[in-house]
Amino acid sequence: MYLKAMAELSNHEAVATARLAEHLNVTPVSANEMVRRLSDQGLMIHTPYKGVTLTEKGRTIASNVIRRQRLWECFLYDYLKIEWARLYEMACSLEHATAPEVTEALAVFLGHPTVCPRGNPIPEADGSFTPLNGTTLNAITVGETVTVQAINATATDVLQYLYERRVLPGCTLTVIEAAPLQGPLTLKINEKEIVLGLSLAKFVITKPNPTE
Amino acid sequence: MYLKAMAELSNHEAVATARLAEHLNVTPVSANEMVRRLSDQGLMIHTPYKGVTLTEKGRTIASNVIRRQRLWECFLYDYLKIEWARLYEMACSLEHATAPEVTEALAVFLGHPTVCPRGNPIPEADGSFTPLNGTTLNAITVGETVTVQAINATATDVLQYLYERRVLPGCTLTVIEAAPLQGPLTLKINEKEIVLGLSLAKFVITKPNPTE
DNA sequence: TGAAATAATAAGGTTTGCCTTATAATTATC
DNA sequence: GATAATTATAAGGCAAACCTTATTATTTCA
Ligand SMILES: [Mn+2]
Ligand SMILES: [Mn+2]
Ligand SMILES: [Mn+2]
Ligand SMILES: [Mn+2]
Repeated sequence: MYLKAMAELSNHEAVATARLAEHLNVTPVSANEMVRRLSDQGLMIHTPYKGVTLTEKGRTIASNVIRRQRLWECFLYDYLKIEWARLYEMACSLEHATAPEVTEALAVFLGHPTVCPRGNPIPEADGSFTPLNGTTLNAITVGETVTVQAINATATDVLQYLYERRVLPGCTLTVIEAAPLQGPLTLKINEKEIVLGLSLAKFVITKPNPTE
Repeated sequence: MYLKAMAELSNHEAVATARLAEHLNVTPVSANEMVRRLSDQGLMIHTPYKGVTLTEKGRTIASNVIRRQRLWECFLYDYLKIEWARLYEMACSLEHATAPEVTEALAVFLGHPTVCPRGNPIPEADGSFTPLNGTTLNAITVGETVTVQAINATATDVLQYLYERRVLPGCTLTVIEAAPLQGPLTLKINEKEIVLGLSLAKFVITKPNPTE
């Protein structure tokens, strides 16, 4: 879980232990303890006051965890019709209980999908994968129209909130207004206007609208 | 796990804590401790020196665990082509991580199967199920020909051993000889003769051969 | 540059599910 | 009916992954 959290949080730069604690719903002290244990195992490197980075070994394991996680998300969504917002949490439980044989057989069964239902890439069996190159929605200029590439959130309530507003991978939206003082964005999706706080907008990865 | 073990071991009579310990690969003392905890929770009843029984509540939970377990076995076998002997262990891990929504969606996806690949019945969502009515192979008279209804084993090595000798649900076999002093059985399966120890034969549930 | 905020450590605790070793109670067997 | 085997309980421990409450170190910023 820590390794996965690391991979989920980091875009190659170091992750603050406080962010890890937050993401994993654990106290900062607990996160620190765990970081120490994983560092001792050679899976991450902790530079005090700077943050945590994965080692090669750690990154490989993390990739495999994410692979399992996202393959399950695909299965749960495409075959079991589990509701979109709960895919992450359910796949997250299954992931821990998945043997390598099952992971690979699942990949074959699913036809080697390359993205999960949240739009995030699925690492290859060898751990390699192309990270998303999109821009987070909070960084989009007012007036621009973009397509949602992925939702980077994992918390069910966040996913549920975005789902209800139809902010989903593949949808096209226009940034109508950005309130001052880091205020919320007003977006147009499917001819409807919605308001989205900046912290939520950070979870939305966008790419330039292909029709433009 | 204890509840499932109970359900797997008991044919309605009490189960000795020593059997539980054995089945779960745990010391008798640990099994006793756990039995106490589960009794405190009202899931089982322990009559010292007599054995353990499930309460209604315990039986319902156990049925659900078994349902999840066997549905996963079906999925792993039919769709992921996992090897027969490892189905139990892999489904056993997944089972712990399976939410009720996933269980039911899986049942729908699989078309509500009634038996698992080992031939054991899959309980309904309400916990009800018809236990097997067959005779264990060790109790079959020499000369009789029977059909294997189910394999009641859970340990991978036992399942592997039976698989290699093609003692599988649906197969037909004849008891050629029973060695004296609780010695092994000689069986004829697919025109081949094999020898099977009595303790292994206990795992094989048979029914009268339909062609006779 | 000196507080205030943030991050790290230290110390001690809890829970769960195991373990060993020892003793006591019951049941089975000769 | 005595002895042996089985079963149960008592007592003390361990490891993992959490927790709280302090204390200390570093960084940030007014
Ligand atoms: Mn997980
Ligand atoms: Mn299990
Ligand atoms: Mn400590
Ligand atoms: Mn104790």
